[in-house]
Amino acid sequence: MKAQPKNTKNETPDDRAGIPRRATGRPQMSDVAALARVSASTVSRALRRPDAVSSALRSRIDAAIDRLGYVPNVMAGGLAASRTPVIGVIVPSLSNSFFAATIEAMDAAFAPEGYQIMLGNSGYSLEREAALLDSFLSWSPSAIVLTGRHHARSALKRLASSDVPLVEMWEIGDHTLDTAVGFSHRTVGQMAAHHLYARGKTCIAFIGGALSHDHRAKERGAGFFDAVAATGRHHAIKHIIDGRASVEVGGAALAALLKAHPKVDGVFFSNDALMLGALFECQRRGIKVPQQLALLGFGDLDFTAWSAPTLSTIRPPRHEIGIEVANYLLRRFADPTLSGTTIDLGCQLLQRQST
Amino acid sequence: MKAQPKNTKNETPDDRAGIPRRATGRPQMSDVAALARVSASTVSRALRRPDAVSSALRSRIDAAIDRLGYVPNVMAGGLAASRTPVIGVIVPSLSNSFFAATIEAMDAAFAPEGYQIMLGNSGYSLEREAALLDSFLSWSPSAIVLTGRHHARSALKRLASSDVPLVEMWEIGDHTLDTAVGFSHRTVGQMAAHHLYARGKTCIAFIGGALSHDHRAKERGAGFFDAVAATGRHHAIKHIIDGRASVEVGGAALAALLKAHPKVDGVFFSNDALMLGALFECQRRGIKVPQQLALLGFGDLDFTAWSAPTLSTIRPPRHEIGIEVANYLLRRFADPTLSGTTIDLGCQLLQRQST
DNA sequence: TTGCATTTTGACAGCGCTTGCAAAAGTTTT
DNA sequence: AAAACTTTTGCAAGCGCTGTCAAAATGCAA
Repeated sequence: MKAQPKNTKNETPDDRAGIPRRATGRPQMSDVAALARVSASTVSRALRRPDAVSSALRSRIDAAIDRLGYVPNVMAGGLAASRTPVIGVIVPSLSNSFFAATIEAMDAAFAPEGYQIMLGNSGYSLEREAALLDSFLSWSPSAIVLTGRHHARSALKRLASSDVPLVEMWEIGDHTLDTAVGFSHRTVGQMAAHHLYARGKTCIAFIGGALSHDHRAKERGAGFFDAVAATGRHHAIKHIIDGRASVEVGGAALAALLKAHPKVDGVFFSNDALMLGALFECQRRGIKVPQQLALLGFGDLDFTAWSAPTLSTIRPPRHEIGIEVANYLLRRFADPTLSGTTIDLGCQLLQRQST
Repeated sequence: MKAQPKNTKNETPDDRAGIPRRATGRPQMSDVAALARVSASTVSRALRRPDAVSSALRSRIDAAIDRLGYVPNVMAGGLAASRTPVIGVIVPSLSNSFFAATIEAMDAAFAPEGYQIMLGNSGYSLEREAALLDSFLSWSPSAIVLTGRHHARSALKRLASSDVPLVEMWEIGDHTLDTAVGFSHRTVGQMAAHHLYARGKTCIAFIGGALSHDHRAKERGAGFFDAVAATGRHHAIKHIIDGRASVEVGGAALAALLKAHPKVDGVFFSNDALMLGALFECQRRGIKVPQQLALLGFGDLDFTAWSAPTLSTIRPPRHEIGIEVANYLLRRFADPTLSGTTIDLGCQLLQRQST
């Protein structure tokens, strides 16, 4: 295929008004250069660093680009510059709307600057994350964004030997690889326990799902028990389920919890979906929320503010994380000397009717 | 930067056991070739079309690749072959879990074949879709996947002049550009009306959100009224809201609908989130579902099967679409003579307690 | 007006891989 | 054993752009 030799200086007589026709169908930089009567390097320069070109030429070039509908070939540019306008982003799950929101926000911030997000779905597996990372690095991305602060050793090694800016998001802690944008899940758990106590509950529990994979949910649980232990006079019940943290599982988990510990009067869920399942279970059983049982979740999913009763939850900065990551990276691209930092965006407890 | 000239034949004396060290940190094809004592073209061939290389060399090459941890440079390959292992996918929204599920499934099917999904978020805007398409085409993708069958004229033009395989998903109809994988939203609406009548409801309504942007939701509404009209003896109430189809809006919309039409006894929602909001509103008002009011949604979102009462809904093949798109494209990459088709995956009505 | 500093522009050598073509090697057939 | 194929391999020419370097143009002071 494409054996037909491409003539860079397309001389076909019937070019309509200087618009060349080429096998690929797309005009290229040399066409723009010819039309603007400048060299290709000047066109490239006008595109990369507009103020390194005199305004006269710049406008001629812009006109030519416009006229031809020229769009730079990303491959060629990337190969030559050994850097592409790609941001490799790896999240544990796409259908989890937390990350969807972050990605949407990040994309919205990057798109106008010409950066493309390349998404990877690790499915909460560190091995898969490492594999994705490997394949992403072969794109010479401008940056890599990972979720969380736990990664496979092989991933760490690869990262170290490449000098691509790296951001870990959704979780902060010590020993950050480069830059982290997120919040402390441990603190979230502590907030939860304090809140339940403050609302007069005394026998509180934590219901969490898929904690073996979801390190962050586990941390929220740990924070919860930290805070309980810190009171010195209370203890709390831990109820862990294997299944994914879904509405279905939430209802079943609450049923099981109440069976084992009928006196529980407040529950913190690792996730709002679980809480919703539990709310439905309460409705079925006629349990009064929050009088008999207080419900507190994490995520601030859409429904929490509009259910009956409305559900208290802790809102993670899901959009803010995306925006902050993008802005940080944009700053760093502009000034490569910028060093890594940790940005704590915190969380907000939204008290509603369920507590 | 990178002024330092790269020596293709890295002769540094302290290469540890033939593993060259290079500024980029990544071994390249020539290194593999040297280690396997073959030419670069043979390595490339072994990678692209393994059976065009003798098995002896192939295993030597594989060993070398393994040894060096070689990962091909996607840019260089893409530039040379004017084709990259990228599938450009444009969806109207990421946080809409319908598309998230499709993308997840599609990615799972593509990833093992080495194809990378490049995601674009059009935000339900045709202009934005066209712009994304433009930028995607500059990546020389292996295929483009668009959502729906309505596109900007400029997009259509671009598409026509490029010969990239194209799939439209989530909606089928006539005048498909190339290939379509999805189902008929009109049929969904008809199913909904028939079902409500079959359950003995007589005064039914449709509540839809953001119909001006979401052409598919609009079609579902249209199908609903088609079916109502076809009965000849009934009519239905249409209640459209501007806001996005959220839980919040669902409750408010139901309230407004009941105020204007107290006799409504069955509602079809353009979307499950709206239905959930309405369910909560019913709970607040003590409306008995389904006795006084039947609720039917679209989407089969997680919560519908576990709420109290459980919610009837129409399940779109959200995973199946992703899988089918990927499989179709994979077949087509293998056999480029394959022509476009339309694949109707249908929808399934899940009757639960709310109807 | 000339000379020098500064700003603009163009030539050119790659970036790392793919692929058409031809040479080399291996197989069969006379 | 040579001829006639078939299969494997290497050579070399790009793919379309970027970035370095030097030449050309311009500005300004003397």
